[in-house]
Amino acid sequence: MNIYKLYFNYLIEALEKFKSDFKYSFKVDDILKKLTLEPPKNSINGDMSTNLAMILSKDLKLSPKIIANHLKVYILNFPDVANVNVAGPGFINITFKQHIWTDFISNLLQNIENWDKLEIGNGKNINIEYISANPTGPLHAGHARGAVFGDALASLLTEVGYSVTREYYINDAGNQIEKLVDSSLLRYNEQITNKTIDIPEGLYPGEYLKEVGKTLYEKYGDKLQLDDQKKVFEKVRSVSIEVIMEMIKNDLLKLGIKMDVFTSEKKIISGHLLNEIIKILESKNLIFYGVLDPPKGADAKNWEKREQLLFKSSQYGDDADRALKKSDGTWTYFATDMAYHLDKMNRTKGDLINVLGADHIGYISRINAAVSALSNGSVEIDTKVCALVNLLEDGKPMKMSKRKGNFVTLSDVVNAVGKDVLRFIMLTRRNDQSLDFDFKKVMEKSKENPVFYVQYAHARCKSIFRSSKVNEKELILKNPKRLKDVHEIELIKFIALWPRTLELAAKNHEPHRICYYLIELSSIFHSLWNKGKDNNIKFIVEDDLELTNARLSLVKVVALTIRKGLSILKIEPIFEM
RNA sequence: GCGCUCUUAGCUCAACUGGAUAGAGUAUUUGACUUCGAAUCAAAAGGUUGGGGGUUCGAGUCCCUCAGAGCGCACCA
Repeated sequence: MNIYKLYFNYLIEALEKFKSDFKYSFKVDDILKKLTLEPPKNSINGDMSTNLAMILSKDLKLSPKIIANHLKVYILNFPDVANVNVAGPGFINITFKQHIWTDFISNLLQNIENWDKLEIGNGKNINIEYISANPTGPLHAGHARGAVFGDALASLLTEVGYSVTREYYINDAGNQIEKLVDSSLLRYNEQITNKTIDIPEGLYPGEYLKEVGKTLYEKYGDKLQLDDQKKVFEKVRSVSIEVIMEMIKNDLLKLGIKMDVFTSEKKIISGHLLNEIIKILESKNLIFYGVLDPPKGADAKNWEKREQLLFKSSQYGDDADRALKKSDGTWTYFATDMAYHLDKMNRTKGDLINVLGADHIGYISRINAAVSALSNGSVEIDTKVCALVNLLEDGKPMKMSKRKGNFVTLSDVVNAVGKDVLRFIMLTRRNDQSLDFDFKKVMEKSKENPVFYVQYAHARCKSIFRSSKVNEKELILKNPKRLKDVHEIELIKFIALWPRTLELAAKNHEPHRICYYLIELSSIFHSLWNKGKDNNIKFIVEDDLELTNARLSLVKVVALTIRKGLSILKIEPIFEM
């Protein structure tokens, strides 16, 4: 039962009645687009507030206050409304009779499984591509953010009724793979000769490739390089990728992540989809041979004038047209990526989400252009950019050298702080804001560490049940009206905001909202707990079983909501600290 | 040089996508343990939302402009 949704519907009914009573001609749908019903920032303004009068003002050519006073009459007739007043520039503020909140808790407890169920997705397919790290080595710490963000978003969208595909694009083609093969071969030769080989500049020096060398040796003995060059390359390539992807999958598993689909770039290139996109683009007259402008500024030195096959992405808001073929006649990365997006669209038959690192920001508009062009604008693509993570050790930046290969790996971080802490912290910032990850702080057991703070609130809930010797699961609320204290009502009102939070998070693809909600819920709960000291609103009142029962029910709802929020983020609740 | 993104309290960040007096944490000052766990809570103080202009009933949010930071800039991936 979602109180906000319920009263939003009442509001729509009232609007239609108002329209017909006064014979107005405004379009209800246009008004609905702008209509809000939300808790006012300041609780002095009541329980809910709507902007209805203000958005009608233009169509009706009347001042918002006059309209509000007319609407007030309708709203006063809504069930359980105690008071309606018009305030500020024309807000209509509604205050409910108190029993609406206690009834709400009572209903919630009778419908624990479904009270916050939202059907936003309605089973619609959505494909979310995230991580997609190059298969040239295990994941490093920097990958954690995109990985957790994408995974939490996938989980969130599943929760609200989408059919979600979690997808990883393997960049197993191109120059970097050649370097990888060269590096792997050196490690293979190490196996044969039993001598350490210096990895030259430009190749991958990481120790992890020793495992690739070993696997090659186990598979082919010392005869591998007797074959012709092409075949050797292919064998080494496939073993390298296989071994490294296995490492990556294990890293992800440690973070609680399991992808549904892995798509290979190489397969895209060798498939028919590239021809397909050319056909589509040709039929729309979006493709031509032309010469691009040289890049302005210092980099223009190496530029040479050349006619290329181009996609008119500038017609779709990109700032330049983009090359589809390289000078050697092979496809550009972008062309392949276009084909890959067509592949995703064909499989998904729904919308797409890409999660990228901040270093790919400049790439977004051309992919958007590609998707619009290929789908005739019928497929929505949302690209979420994850900003940088600064790894700190007690406030000081950690030193990493990519060249030497001694970066902090993702699995190092998970081993140090645990998957749940890492997941939560990665979501305590909006995705587009940079984030400080301080190894010392995230392990701290204090309010400064939000994971701990939320977990502590949950543990406290459980501690109350332990002390009261009441079984949380079997608890049945007897008399909700015993919840009277303003602080209890405040907590209930905040619980009522949970479905709204879920909805906002899901619609805007912003899982961080769940974290912030849980932190605030914990704060309200900790506060209520401490009220037990001076205001005599302890949860357990020994000579009043009915009151204890009511308060324990409230505690149960808090614990349930925290667990629900954490489960969406795929974090385990802690029962005892 | 061009483009994209960002700039909110001393510091780290929110702000229901255009709503009312911009909120938390931290640091500072002060107070609360005979308790169902003080790993917590309460209170004070802290702001021209980077500067300037515009759009409108109303702007941190949209548009323009300037400044600063990050990332990217034919053919790489």
